[in-house]
Amino acid sequence: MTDAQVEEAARLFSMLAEPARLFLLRALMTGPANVGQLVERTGMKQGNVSKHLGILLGRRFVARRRQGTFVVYEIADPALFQLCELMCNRIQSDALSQAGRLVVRRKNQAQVSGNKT
Amino acid sequence: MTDAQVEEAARLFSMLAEPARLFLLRALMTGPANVGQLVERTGMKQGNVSKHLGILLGRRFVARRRQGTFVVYEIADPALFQLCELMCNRIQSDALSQAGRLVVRRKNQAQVSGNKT
DNA sequence: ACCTTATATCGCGATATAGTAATATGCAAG
DNA sequence: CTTGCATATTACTATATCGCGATATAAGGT
Repeated sequence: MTDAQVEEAARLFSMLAEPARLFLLRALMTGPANVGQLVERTGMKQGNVSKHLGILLGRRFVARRRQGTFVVYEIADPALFQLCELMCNRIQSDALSQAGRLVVRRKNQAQVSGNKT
Repeated sequence: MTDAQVEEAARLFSMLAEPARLFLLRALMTGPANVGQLVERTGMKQGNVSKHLGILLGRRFVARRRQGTFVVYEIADPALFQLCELMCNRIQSDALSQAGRLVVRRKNQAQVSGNKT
């Protein structure tokens, strides 16, 4: 793993570091869609949608094809599903352990200070 | 997958979207290390190393423990290995297909224009 | 050719975050 | 307790990029 490759990895991760792009990708998870549909589904402005799709396209995370007057985008990199799944799992388990910690804290408080809420 | 969770995912990805932090994580892949060692290995300034370690710590990507006057960090989230592996694979295959494309381009040029460098 | 719809791009103000130098804090030895 | 080393934090400048409004390009129909 060279330094240059690490920097490239950072650039790839930064593609996913933006809520707007993740919303678009989420909207594409169920299948291809054109720009207008993505504008609808995400509530983002059209210019914004186009811009972010262009960024994703530049890194080949999505692919593009024309269909008459529409332009249809779709997910082009299967790794995206795995990446998102990993992060989602992490968020889930974070939420769980956070919940657990809260419970523990309550128990401790109960036993130490007699639950004086 | 709620919108809030998507935003959280973006925040997590943004932790990995920074070369400096990936360099630190790479240096930690082989095992725990203290700040001074990480400064040596990465060539980054001490303040910067501390700052980024603090950020990674905040998201529980790394863990910290004191050892006398030193502070030892280590990777705390196994998902990191999988995430990095996925991105590395992608970079590899990108490099390969890019190389392939260059070869094809040369062939085409050779056959079309008689290889005029 | 012109108009309409769909998509892409441009310029801008606002915001976020990196890196640096300087300084503060924590801990152990004498 | 003070000194010295290891680490953390702060204040600051510089850079990147987001979202927006406006505008440009592309394609089809009349």
